Amino acid sequence: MNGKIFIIEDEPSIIQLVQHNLEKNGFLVSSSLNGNDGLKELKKFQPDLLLLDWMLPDLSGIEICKNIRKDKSFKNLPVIMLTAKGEEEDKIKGLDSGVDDYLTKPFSFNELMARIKAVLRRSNPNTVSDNLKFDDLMLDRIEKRVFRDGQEIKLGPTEFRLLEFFLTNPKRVYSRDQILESVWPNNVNVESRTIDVHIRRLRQSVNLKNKKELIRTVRSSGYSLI
Amino acid sequence: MNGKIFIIEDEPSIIQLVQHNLEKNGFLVSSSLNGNDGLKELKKFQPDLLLLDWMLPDLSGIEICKNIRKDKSFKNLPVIMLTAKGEEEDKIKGLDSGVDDYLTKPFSFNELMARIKAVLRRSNPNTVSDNLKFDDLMLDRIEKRVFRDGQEIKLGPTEFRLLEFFLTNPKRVYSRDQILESVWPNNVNVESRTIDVHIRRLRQSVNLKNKKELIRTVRSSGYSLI
DNA sequence: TTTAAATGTTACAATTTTGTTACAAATTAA
DNA sequence: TTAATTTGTAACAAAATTGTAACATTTAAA
Repeated sequence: MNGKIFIIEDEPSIIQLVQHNLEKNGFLVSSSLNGNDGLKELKKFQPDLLLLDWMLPDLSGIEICKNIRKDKSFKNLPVIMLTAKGEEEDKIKGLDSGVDDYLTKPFSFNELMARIKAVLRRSNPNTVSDNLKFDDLMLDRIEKRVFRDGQEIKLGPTEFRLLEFFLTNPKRVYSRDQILESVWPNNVNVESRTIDVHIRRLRQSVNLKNKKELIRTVRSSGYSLI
Repeated sequence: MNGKIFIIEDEPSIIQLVQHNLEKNGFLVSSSLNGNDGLKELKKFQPDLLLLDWMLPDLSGIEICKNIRKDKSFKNLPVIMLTAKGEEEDKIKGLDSGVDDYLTKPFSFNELMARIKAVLRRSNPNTVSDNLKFDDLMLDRIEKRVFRDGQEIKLGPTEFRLLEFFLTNPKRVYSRDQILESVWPNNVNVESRTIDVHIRRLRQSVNLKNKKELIRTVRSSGYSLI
């Protein structure tokens, strides 16, 4: 994942959180705490995407957005608006002024990440790569393919989701309940032992001959990658 | 509400006030009156959050913060900075050094409480490292792994829970009854002598050759780390 | 020193947990 | 439709963990 993201937001704690997490995901991030500074910095930074707060001490997010759209060099800059307001009419106003997407505070980082990816994919397909990697394993979420050491591995749907889930937090141990909640569709009741069987199937597929075990069993706790 | 909070602040009256109120709210609180002491104490106390004064007699809050971020074990320790200065440029400086949130003196306790909750809520789900440390021992609750002096130690489930329990209050002596209540599932009846056997097993695993004893027997009282 | 209490150590059977396989039902593709 | 794939569960095997008894050793007090 790569790309440059600029944030205009007057709440330091939100900047802190978002910036840190975006950087962890491989983005280059810069920010301003108010609109006027933001507009200036924006030109220097030349981001691929702008996160814009609705309410700012000086200019409103809407005004900034209109300003940006006037500038030819930012004509296609994708903008995601952050707002505490949840009113429908406000949303429409925002969209009219050229906002690409919306996010209502408080939001989870996962939510934000999903929007960012979606918007970037639309505007600049190359900046987003939806690959999860761990050790010599690579999972391509877009093409739904998995490779180990360059060699493709064929997985069934459940095995794929299972591996995808583990890869979002490799090394972390998940209980069978957690796995069930995250990997199986909601309100589906399956025995927790079922997971063991799927783990076994995943292992069989992933542990190509002469490759070391990738899935760790943690007795009385669950499983993790290792 | 629970969690450990450390305060570095040179004004005794503020410590007094904040500490008292935080404890009333169920936090475990410790504090230092200057930066150098604070940095030392911090390692022992292993807090979930740090309240940090901007102006200190020796080090500045910023310097402390930078110091903390260098230390891997504190990489994700949330920091709330207390400051009398309200200038915007100072705030930005603070954010660069990795502060999570700000509070300008004078502040109400409710305000502080709100910020603490917000920061903890944000940091706890993922970012806060759930590692327990004591001496050269490290227990990773997320990955369910234990290391001594960098070398991994394999523990059975009960041994793991036992060590985890001791690590939440190392040095403190626990009676066999207390250990039973906290480490064994509820309504399970086991002989108190059983603990001796598990202690023995834990000792065997933890005391790698040429390493000093970590578990102390306190005759007629119980056990503790040491 | 002797004695009694507390703790350390060991071995082992019972229990719990996980691995593995097979198979029928359900789903999807051809 | 048929054929192929995928899925959940039961049944059994294998492995790890657990609690306790029995005996050894240490400690503290008399």
